[in-house]
This record gives sequence, C-alpha cells and structure tokens, in this order.
Amino acid sequence: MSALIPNIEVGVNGIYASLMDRTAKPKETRAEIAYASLKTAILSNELPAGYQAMEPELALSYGVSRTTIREALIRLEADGLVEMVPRRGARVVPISAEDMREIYQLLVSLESDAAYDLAKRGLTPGEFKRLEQTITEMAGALDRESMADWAKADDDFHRGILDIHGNQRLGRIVGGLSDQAHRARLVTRRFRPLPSRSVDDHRAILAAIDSKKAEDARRLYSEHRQRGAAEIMDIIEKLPQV
Amino acid sequence: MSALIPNIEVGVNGIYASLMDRTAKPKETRAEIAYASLKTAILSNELPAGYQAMEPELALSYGVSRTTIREALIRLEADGLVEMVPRRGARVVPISAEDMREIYQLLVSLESDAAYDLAKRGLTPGEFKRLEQTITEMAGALDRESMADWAKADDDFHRGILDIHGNQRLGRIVGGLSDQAHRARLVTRRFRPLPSRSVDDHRAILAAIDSKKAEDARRLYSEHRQRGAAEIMDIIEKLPQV
DNA sequence: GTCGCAAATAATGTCGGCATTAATTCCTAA
DNA sequence: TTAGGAATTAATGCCGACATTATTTGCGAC
Repeated sequence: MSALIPNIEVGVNGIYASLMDRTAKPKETRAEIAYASLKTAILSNELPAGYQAMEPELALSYGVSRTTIREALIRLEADGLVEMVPRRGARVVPISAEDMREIYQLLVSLESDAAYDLAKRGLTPGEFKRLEQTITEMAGALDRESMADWAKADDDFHRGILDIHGNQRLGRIVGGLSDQAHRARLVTRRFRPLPSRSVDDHRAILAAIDSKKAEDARRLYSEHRQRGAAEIMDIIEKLPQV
Repeated sequence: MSALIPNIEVGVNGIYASLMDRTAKPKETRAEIAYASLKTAILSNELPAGYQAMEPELALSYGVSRTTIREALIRLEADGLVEMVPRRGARVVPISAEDMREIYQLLVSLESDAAYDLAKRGLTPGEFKRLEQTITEMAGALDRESMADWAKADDDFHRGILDIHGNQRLGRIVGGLSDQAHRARLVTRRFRPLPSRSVDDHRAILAAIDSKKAEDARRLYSEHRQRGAAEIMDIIEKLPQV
C-alpha cells in the first residue's frame, strides 16, 4: 500500500461518485486504484484537458510500476478520457465545442427516449416519490443559491430516470458521455446563472411521465435538455478550450 | 492445447500479417494485433460465448507475453466482449435474452432518433443515392435468396444513416452495441426466414427522411427495428445460450 | 469411503529490465 | 551563421520473473 497514491478514499466524492462505475466491485488492485484515482482527477479538472504526462512520470508519482499505470491508462483511453500518443505521453483529451455538441445530442436522444419509455410503463408510488424528492431538493438548492447542490439534485433526477428505466447499458453509456462532458460543465458552471426554470421543467416532465403521456414526456425532456445544452454550448464556444 | 485459437499471423484479412514482417509498417503493435485478432475471433463465434482461457494459455497460443495479452484483454473487457475473473481466466461473455433486449432497445432508440434528425436536415442527392443503392442491393440479395448478402445490405443501410448523420460518437456507440449483438445474430441468422419485408421498410424510411417527415421517419425506423428485434428475441429465448 | 487439513500447483498482479527508436542536442562543414 | 547529420537521451513496447494466493491434489484420521 503505497502512500504515494493520492486521495484514494477521498477521491470519490458526492457528485463524482454517481458518475463513477456504480456496479464496480471493490477489487483493490493497484491498477484499479490508479485508474479510479486518475479518473476522478480528470473529472474534477485536477488534471485539466490537455494535461500531458509520460508513463514513467505517472508511474513515479503514483508509486507504481509502469505496467500498472499502463493498465489504468488503457482503460482511461477506452473511456475516451485519455489519449495515448507514442513518445508524447498520455494526454487528457480536450473537448471541443463540436465534441460537446455530439455528446449533448446523444444525451438528449437517449434520455428523452428513456423518459418516453418510462411514461409508457408508468411509475410506482415509490419511484414517483424518489423523483419528486430530487425536485424538492433542487428547489431548496435554488433557495440557498447553491449551484453545487443544484447540480447534485439535477444529477439525481436524471440519474433517477435512468435507474428506474432499468436498462443498465443505457445507464453506463449515459454515464460515460456525462463523464466526458463533466469537465466542461464544471467550467461553465461558474458562468451560468442559477437555472431557476429547471424546477418547473422537472415537475412537468415528472407529471407527464406519471400520467403516461409518453410523447409529452419525450418532448418536454428533450426541450429541457436542449435548453441546458444550448446554454452550455453558448459559453463553451466563447471559451478558449476545455 | 488450443487449436481453437486462430493463428495470429494468418489473420482474416491480411492486415494482421505484418506481425513478423518487420519491413512493413511498424505501426501495429503486438497488443493491437492480439486485440484485433481476438476480437474478430469472438465476433465470428470462433471463440464462442462462454469460452474461457487463462492468460498464460492465450499468451502462448498467440506467441506473445502475458503482458501483451493482458493489454488486449483489458480493451476487450472495456468493449464488453470479455470478462476477466481472477483465477478463472478470461471468458467470452455470454449474451442473455435480457442483454439482447437491452441492446436492441438502445439500438432502436439511437437509430430512430438518428433517422429523425436526418429527416429534419434532409438529404443531399448523393446521400439519397447511397441509401437507395443499399436497398437495390438488398432486393438483389432477396432474389438470390442470399442471407449473407441481405445482411450486408441491411448493415450498409443502417450504417449509411449513421454515417450521413455524422455524429461520430453515435457511430461508435452503435458499433459497439452491434458488436455485442453480432454473435447472437450470427446464430439466429440460420433460423430466420429471409425478411422480404425489409426492402419495403427501408424504402418507406428513406422516403420519409427524404421528404423531411421527421416524426414518420422515427416511427417507421423504430417499428422496423423493433420488428427485427422481436424476431431475433423470439429465437434467442428458445436457444439455450449464446 | 469421506471428511478435513496440508502440500502442491498454477494463475494473477506487479515489477524491473531490455531492445528499439523517436526526439533532442550537439557537432561539423559549407 | 546555418543546414545536416551524428551522438545522446529517454519513452515505449515487450518480456520474463517474483511473490502472493486461490484452487486442486494428496493424505491421514475417523
């Protein structure tokens, strides 16, 4: 157990925790730890987009061998978070405006279809309550003017829809896409006003799902997400790079 | 011993032949070759679902070291094609009926939304022609009663939609999902009748897209895909395992 | 015979090292 | 001075090896 590995148990905090592989079993292998550690560092912008490092350097700073770091990097590369270029080191992939457009397009598509499916199936009282709870929390966050809490509640709502939907692959894919967008969102968050409208949006979506108006649910969800996406894209395009 | 495992130097399409050929492009790394080779073996059911092998065995039969094989396996695992269980070896993941349901649900969602988007945007004459061409080929395949050719044409059509759509991440995700379903499709193909209806389906979809009837395009595409999915699911559920 | 425990086996996770070779620095000649 | 090439540096891809440990085998007691 190398003390060199930073923030292992601390690394997975709140919001990121829900973004990380939720079904992963705690296989405490060094490569696994390096992977998780590196991943949270990237998602939190601790290692910003464009950051580049050679394998030996990473191995040294994480206190493991190159083989081990390499294993972690390969997985990160498969996640689309890192890019390995021979003799130029591993690089945290930058996300262009075009990338964000792609990602949001997919998120809108996948999530609003999920809402559509859910509406067709309907909600159990427990499921309804769970979603409603996130809306309540979001309202509270707005009152407190806490952007972080708002983001958490927002995430919980969208995450809840996917969980209830039940398609695990859907969850994993959306999770991966969200991860890729996460860094950019972190940056834009500071420039965005508190989205006061989101509470009403979520309420409307929940109502549509609960009353089994599938088409409405899809449309509302899609519009809601697209508004958010547009807002972020606006900022992204003005920013130098993420 | 494993005569089961295809020789790496013989690779299906000549690309892999460069392993021993030092004068050729040294771009392909051994790990990549092993990855590609393993992957095609899995997708072609040469290595069937449930096939299990230890790392040393794989390393030996591919003529590389364990480290190298390991790299390939990690990527395969990220692709969702292989599962690594300590002390029980790497296993080609079986696809349950439930898995197929998940996969097809996502494919239906993603592809019909792509059709929707395309319809909103409209097609250039060249794009229209490209898609039309695949339909012509499919009709020919049906005449010849060639299931293989039909599958090819079918794939070209669906692939064409995605290509024209342009969202590269969408293409990669759908590709990955298709890969996962591929083996099952290979198996079911023998049990399915030639889907004569597909030509009309594709024509209708293409017409809807071309005339910019977005909602129609989505609905038609969705129904078309769902029919196909249902057919395959029917067979899958009766089959022992894939 | 079989139950339990000890010994043997072997796969994994991880390491350090080697050859290769891309990138960089340093010369040297014009 | 600068172009061009030689020498140097060091990162990569790959390998074999080691300790650890799960699994299997073997063996003695009941």
